[in-house]
Amino acid sequence: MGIPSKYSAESVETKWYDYWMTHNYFHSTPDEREPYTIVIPPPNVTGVLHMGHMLNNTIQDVLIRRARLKGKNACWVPGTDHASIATEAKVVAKLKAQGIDKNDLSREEFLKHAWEWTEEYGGVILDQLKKLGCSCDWDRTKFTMDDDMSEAVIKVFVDLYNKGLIYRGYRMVNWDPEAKTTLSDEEVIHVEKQGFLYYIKYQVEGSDDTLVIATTRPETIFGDTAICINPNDERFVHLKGKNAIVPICGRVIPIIEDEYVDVEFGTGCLKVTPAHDENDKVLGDKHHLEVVDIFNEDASLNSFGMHYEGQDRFVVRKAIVKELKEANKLVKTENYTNKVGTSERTKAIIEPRLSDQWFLKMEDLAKPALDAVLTNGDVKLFPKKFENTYRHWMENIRDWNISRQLLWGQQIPAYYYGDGKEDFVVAETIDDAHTLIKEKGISIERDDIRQDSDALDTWFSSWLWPMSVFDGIRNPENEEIKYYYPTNDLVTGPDILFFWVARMIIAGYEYKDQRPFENVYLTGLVRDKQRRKMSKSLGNSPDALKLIEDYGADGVRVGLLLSSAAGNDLMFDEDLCQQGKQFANKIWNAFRLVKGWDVDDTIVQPNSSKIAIEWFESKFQKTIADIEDHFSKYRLSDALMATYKLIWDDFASWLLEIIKPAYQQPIDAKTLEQVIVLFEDILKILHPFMPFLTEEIWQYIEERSPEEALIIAEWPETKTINENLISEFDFASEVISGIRNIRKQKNIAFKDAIAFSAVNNENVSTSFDEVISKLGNLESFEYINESVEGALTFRVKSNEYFIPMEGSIDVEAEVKKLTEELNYTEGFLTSVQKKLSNERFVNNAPEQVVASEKKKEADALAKIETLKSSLASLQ
RNA sequence: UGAGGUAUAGCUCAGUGGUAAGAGCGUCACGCUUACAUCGUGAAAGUCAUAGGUUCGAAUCCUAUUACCUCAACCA
Repeated sequence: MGIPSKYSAESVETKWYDYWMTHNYFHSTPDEREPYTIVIPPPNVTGVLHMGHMLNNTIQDVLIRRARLKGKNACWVPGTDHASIATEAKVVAKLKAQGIDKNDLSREEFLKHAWEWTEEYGGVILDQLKKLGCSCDWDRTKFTMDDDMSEAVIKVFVDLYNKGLIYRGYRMVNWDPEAKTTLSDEEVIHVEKQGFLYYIKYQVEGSDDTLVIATTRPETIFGDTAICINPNDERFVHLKGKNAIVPICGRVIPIIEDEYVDVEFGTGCLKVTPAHDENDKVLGDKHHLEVVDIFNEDASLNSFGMHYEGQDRFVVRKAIVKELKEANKLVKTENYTNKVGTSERTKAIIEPRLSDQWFLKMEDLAKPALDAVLTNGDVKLFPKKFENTYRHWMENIRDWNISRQLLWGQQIPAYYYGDGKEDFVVAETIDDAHTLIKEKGISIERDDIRQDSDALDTWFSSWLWPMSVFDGIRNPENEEIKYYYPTNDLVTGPDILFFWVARMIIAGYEYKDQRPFENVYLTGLVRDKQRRKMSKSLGNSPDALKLIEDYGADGVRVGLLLSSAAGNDLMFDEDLCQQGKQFANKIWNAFRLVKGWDVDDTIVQPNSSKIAIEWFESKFQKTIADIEDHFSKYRLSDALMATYKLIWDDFASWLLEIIKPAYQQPIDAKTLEQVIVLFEDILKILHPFMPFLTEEIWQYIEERSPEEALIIAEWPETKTINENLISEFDFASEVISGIRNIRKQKNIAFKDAIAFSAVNNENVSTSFDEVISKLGNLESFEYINESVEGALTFRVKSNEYFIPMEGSIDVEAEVKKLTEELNYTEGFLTSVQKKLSNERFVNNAPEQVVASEKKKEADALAKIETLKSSLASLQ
């Protein structure tokens, strides 16, 4: 036969992806069918595919392909995110390597570089998704900085401002001195750092007394504007109302009292630095303290740092410790571990900093989004456990700092006409702004209007994603948004539940008064075998494309899905991809077998084939129902495993073995025809998981027109399930296992046919007798009424089976085996009877439970009787 | 520190108060019975984290403990 025995994925995958693209199967336009829509979580435009993406997008592709096969109008919108901080950081680094300093460039020049970068690398990750088989509607590819997308963002900003929800505030924010921008709380990662707690002596003004404070940040003493003690702390009564002198800079600061200070911690004296610590800021506001900001924007010291001006904060820390020590102001140093905020993107240590920022009021906006998930179930989270986390966040939501001191992103549409902080208007364009300013009675030239230099947080564009990709913000009544929105499923990681998912829900209710999606499938994090999170810095993430090369996209998809229950972290192990690859090979060879058969029209279909096919049809239907159930709960691993077992065990190991003609013999036409139909049905249900392999076999089975491609085939129709047939087969398969077991134990080669007889105490159906004969390689199979002496035996329930053997049977071994079985069954019986003799059980347990226990009792009794009679005949 | 989660076979995980606990992988034994050795057949493997409790009955519900995970906040 001309088909190779090993399935080779590489050429097949390219071929079919091209074919699908050529025939435009991925493209969707609104029509009369029911839509099924997913918007991709847009990966960073400059990113490369990592394991998280692979998992995520495989799941989405499975859902989309399944919907497509089920006759829905499936639309998967792909795209990328401009990822302001991440991208800007990369562009800055690249410029730096070329000897260009970002600060020497104008906004326009910098943006030109950023766009070049985007155009150069922007397509990479999308091309990688294609390799994975993702059936996105590539004609719809969006980028969060596309003109229309940006317009939507600006429109929303202006709208929210006009609704009074956006305001400007002087707040303590997380400052990233590396990127020179603010970060949202969510972008700050607290990392445990080994540091020191320095005990520093302050002189009390007008006396020889000193007080000692403990700090991890001695360099901030230049910003001290008070010392705080707990009013109840009896040790420091003598300090009340006095002033202290800050070492080195000699500034006189008040000693204030506040119960905020923990008597137990450190020395009980706290230095208050309102400009550089959130809690100190609160304290400072309460006690009307001066605010002294000692840092430049790159976290070097400014003129308040005196002789340290211009030096970096960590350099200063070392130097100042030395200086304090020399001045005998350093009492002691202790090792101290605390968690320090670092930037998710640049890893720089965050500096709390006071600055003017734009904020969005969240409390009222969050309300409908909270109800949608927790009250009326409009949006469902899978797994459900994330609802608690969601509630916690939404109920304690803080205003969202939406401004970033970056260039790459949508520029905030606030236009200034004067130097005052409030001298601005908010408008979609500078011309609108000009008009508004004039309406205020202020005359100014258009060119003298100055736009706010900050850009918007990236998430401020992606929170509109499910609407803006269909132009739903700019044109709320357009046909597409009406057809595709709300979308159906969203698949993403739990790490961006708040960054993104919650905010999309908020935006959805605010702008469409509708949920953005019905179901949110939260995948687990991909970890390595040592349970470490896969990350670039650890270098433990396998190369995605290399994996596809080694195992095929289908193999990798299977590998990822096999162990990824929703919400559980996924311990990634390449062996799983190997399993996927082996599965592909198994199916390939099943196909080779079927394809290799010659047909003989004159042969009548054997009964064994007829009944086996009927059985498989029922088994198939039952499995489909199971799969359906798994999908409804987003249990994709289980759905795939059910499919896997159906194909490997039921189809390949049982059905094909039953219908397989003898070596080099032809098969009857009817069986072949039926089995091909079944094979095709199997390909359909497997297609979402393994799109390439299935399309390849589908097209190999016969010549198909583009309209007949598997990707758009019809899902197998639902038929009634014959449960009887399934249980009869199960019984027969136990009999076959029994035969195999005996063959194994007694070293009887399969090719030697054996005689076989049965005492049918259970009165089981004989439908599968021919199947048993074939798979057991029986030369005869008869029913008898009494035990056969001198035969090997085994039992299924109370049925007894005999394989007469020439020569001696090891009676002792048989007796031992039977006794063991008897002991076990009697033990089992005792436990069942104990239950049944308990009146409280019989009275309280549901009827079915009692009935099933009674059945167990009867079965056990029957089996015991069989065993006893066998033993008797042996002795 | 707080909130949430998890603990079942060597590994990854199912398990809906009622089966003397299941799957896949791995392990071990045997086998090339010509679709597939990327395979087949068979087997072994469990104190359901620990201690209590509720119940006729608990892997499942409750309480406490321990360990780990995630998120949030951190006392300078």
